Amino acid sequence: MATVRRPGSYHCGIDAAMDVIGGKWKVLVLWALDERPYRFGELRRALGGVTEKVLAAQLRELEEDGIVHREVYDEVPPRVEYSLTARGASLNEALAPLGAWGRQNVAVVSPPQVPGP
Amino acid sequence: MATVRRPGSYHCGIDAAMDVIGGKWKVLVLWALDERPYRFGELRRALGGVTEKVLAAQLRELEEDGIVHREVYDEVPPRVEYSLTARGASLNEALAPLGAWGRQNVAVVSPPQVPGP
DNA sequence: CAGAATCCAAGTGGATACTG
DNA sequence: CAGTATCCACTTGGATTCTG
Repeated sequence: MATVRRPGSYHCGIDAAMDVIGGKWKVLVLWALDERPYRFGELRRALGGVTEKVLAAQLRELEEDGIVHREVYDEVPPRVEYSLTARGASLNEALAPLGAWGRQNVAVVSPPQVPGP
Repeated sequence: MATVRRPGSYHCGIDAAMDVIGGKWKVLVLWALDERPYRFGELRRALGGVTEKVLAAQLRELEEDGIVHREVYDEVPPRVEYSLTARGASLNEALAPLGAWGRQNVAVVSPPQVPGP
């Protein structure tokens, strides 16, 4: 859902952006990939509790929107790595203030770690 | 969906914030109220195409999350005004970079007007 | 390992009608 | 005017199973 997917159907930049990051796991994916590239299963474990189908779907959408890059290595066993594109990185930067707001205004519970977005 | 509603169920500030602005019309409401207070029907017309039920539900959630303030005037005919709280205003500020990102990276179509969030 | 396919559950949004 | 009350449709996400 986004960028080229629904051209001219937004009323302001925010709901356009919301369409890109609207999926339930997308911001978490963004957050993870902001650190380093991840393999599929690895990413799945990192998010904890996403089914393959859903994660694959969200990654496909993020790829279509030019947010993540999908690199397939022709090996056995198969290996696929996901990473942020430049646009994805810029999206993450734009998301930073919102992350800060959430941390200040909403109860977050994760274990003490790097203060992510 | 938010703040006090799901304490300790987020992994980072962003998905916490996403829970607050997750509704389909919420960011549009935020955007409108950022300009000035609105009455119910007025707001509904401004958004264009929201049903009363849905708008009422979203406003109620935003109110529970401390984003909007609901002021009831005891008059005939009844009058209710919605406005941003301080927290709502700060959320809007945190949303600004995302709005800028959306405008630069996604096709937005609205008529030339004040560059909103 | 990295998914595709299928089927299903739930949440979310919408249409319409009615009320204080 | 500002909602509430129902009922309904669709989208999203999830569980399970299967494959290159």
